[in-house]
Amino acid sequence: MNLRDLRYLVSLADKQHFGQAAKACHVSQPTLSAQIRKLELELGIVIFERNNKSVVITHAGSAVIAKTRSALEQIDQIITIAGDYQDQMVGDFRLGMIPTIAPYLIPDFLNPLSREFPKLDLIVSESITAELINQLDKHAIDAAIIATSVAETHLKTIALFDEPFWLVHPSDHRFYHEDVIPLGELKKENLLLLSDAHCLSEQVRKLLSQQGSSVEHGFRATSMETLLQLVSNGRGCTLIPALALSGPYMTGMGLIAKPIKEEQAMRRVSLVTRKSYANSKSLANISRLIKENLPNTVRII
Amino acid sequence: MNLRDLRYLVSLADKQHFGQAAKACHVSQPTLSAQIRKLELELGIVIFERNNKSVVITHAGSAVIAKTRSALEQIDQIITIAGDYQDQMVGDFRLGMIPTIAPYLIPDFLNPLSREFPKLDLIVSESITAELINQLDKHAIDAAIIATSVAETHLKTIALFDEPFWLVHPSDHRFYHEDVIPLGELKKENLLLLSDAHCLSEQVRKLLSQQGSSVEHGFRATSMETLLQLVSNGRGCTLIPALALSGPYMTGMGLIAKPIKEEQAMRRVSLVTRKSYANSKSLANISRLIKENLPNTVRII
DNA sequence: AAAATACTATAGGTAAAATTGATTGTTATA
DNA sequence: TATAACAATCAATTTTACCTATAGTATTTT
Repeated sequence: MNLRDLRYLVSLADKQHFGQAAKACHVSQPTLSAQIRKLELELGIVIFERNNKSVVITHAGSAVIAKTRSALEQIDQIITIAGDYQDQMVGDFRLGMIPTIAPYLIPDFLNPLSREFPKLDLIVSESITAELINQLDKHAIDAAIIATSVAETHLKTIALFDEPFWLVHPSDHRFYHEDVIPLGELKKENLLLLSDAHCLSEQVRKLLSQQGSSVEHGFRATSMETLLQLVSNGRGCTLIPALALSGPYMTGMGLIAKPIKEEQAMRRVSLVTRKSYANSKSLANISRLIKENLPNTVRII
Repeated sequence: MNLRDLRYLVSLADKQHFGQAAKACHVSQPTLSAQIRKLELELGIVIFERNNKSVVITHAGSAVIAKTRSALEQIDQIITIAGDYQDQMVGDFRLGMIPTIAPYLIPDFLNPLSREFPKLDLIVSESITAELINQLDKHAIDAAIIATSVAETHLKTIALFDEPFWLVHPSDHRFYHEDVIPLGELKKENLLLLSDAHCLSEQVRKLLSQQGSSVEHGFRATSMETLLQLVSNGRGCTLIPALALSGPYMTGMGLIAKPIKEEQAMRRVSLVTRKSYANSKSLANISRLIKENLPNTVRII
């Protein structure tokens, strides 16, 4: 059976005239004639009782035609539904983010996004990198914003920006009169870190080991809020990514942030998706909007 | 769009594997691959996010697939419905009959018919010939049993039997001692007829005019019952078709029926349908069953 | 590192089917 | 008797679904 033939069938049922039905279907009369005959043969029933004066629907015919109409209605709805999804900036977009980025990045681009694409529902989840990769694999999220490069071959990376690290110290610290801190100076400091689950701690350790220094395995905070609280209490210094400078915990706690002298003291933040992820428009638009709404403390790529 | 492609779609949704889905559809994997791609292109959406490791249904995909399933269900029901009608001896068969045949023929074949074809519902209607032809044209009936030949080119005639006319006279009539009545003898008789609306009256008049005699335009009965009542009351004689001999009004009214000498004193009874009428089996079976259950007063063709 | 494996995608050729324009055959109308 | 209206038939063409073979890619095994 064939959808085309079924449309011929319904058209003929409506027009009760082969020529007119053929015209309505944009085919020649012989075509319609042949296809109707084929369909009748296939169904094993006569649908139209016809001669050169009239075309009348048989009993069997009217039953089959009624069902055909509802079937074609369903078919047309397939096209309608598909049409609803053709606009890629519609529906849910599930975006995962690492905890050291999520709270600082979201306020910047969430409003512009919903203003430009009001029908796109951004569903943000916050997890550590490994979990985000896992969720990508399971198709639980559509994309993730992370700060490490991924090894997975089935994932693709869209670089967003480079985010410099800043030193944070209490106001009564010896760095108080410095404008820029060289990494080497940090050797003598008690550097506080996030727990190892966060990529940030690994990034900072790597940075320092390049300078020949290392970080003692002391207390590890589980959130940036805790970390800054510790600094505020005079337990040491820490390095935070630039976006976190505008966070709520940096104000009113007597904390001072200083840029690092070295250029390479930064991490690359990227949008990661499956290579096979279909909705390329949403990726492009989301990464554009993120870039358009970043503070000038980061270097947009 | 194509039904075949939609079945590929559902199969792939079920198997989540091109090779297996292709096998289930009895096509090669490249075929399925190409048709899915074509379908996605046509619908303007990506239905499956796929790579060489996994096939995952997208959001748009699952919506489209759900609707596709219900559409295919409807399509399959078309075939089921058609199947229900494939047996031609099922459902309604609307048979029209003229009033001078209906009451005498129906009792003979109605029971054999419903015994042999219990699922065929015979719907009998009784009208004069012209009205039956009209109903055939309007597709209000499927066939008619009449006793005249039809001129309509779009109708076809299946001859059933020849029905001789019998003379009916009261018991105190001069014909009482005759076995067979020659038509010529009727000249001297007061011959009572049905109203002109019935073909029977025309047939009798024609028969007599061939003998050089005619029937006075006297009282015309509107039913055979009235006609026989008149004969019983000594108002004259009449000619009735053979089947009516077994009717209820011939007994207990002192009426005597005699065969006519002439061979041609009969009328041909036929089953008439539209040439384009589809259900040839029911026509064949009904005409067979009528013939099989006729009294031996008629000559089966 | 290299080879084997397990996938989907692509390419070229083929067979089947739909389509067309012209024609036939039939009935009704002028 | 000619004309018109209509569906069916025919032969030729175009379209398309299909196949086999192969490419391309990531993963697993050797």
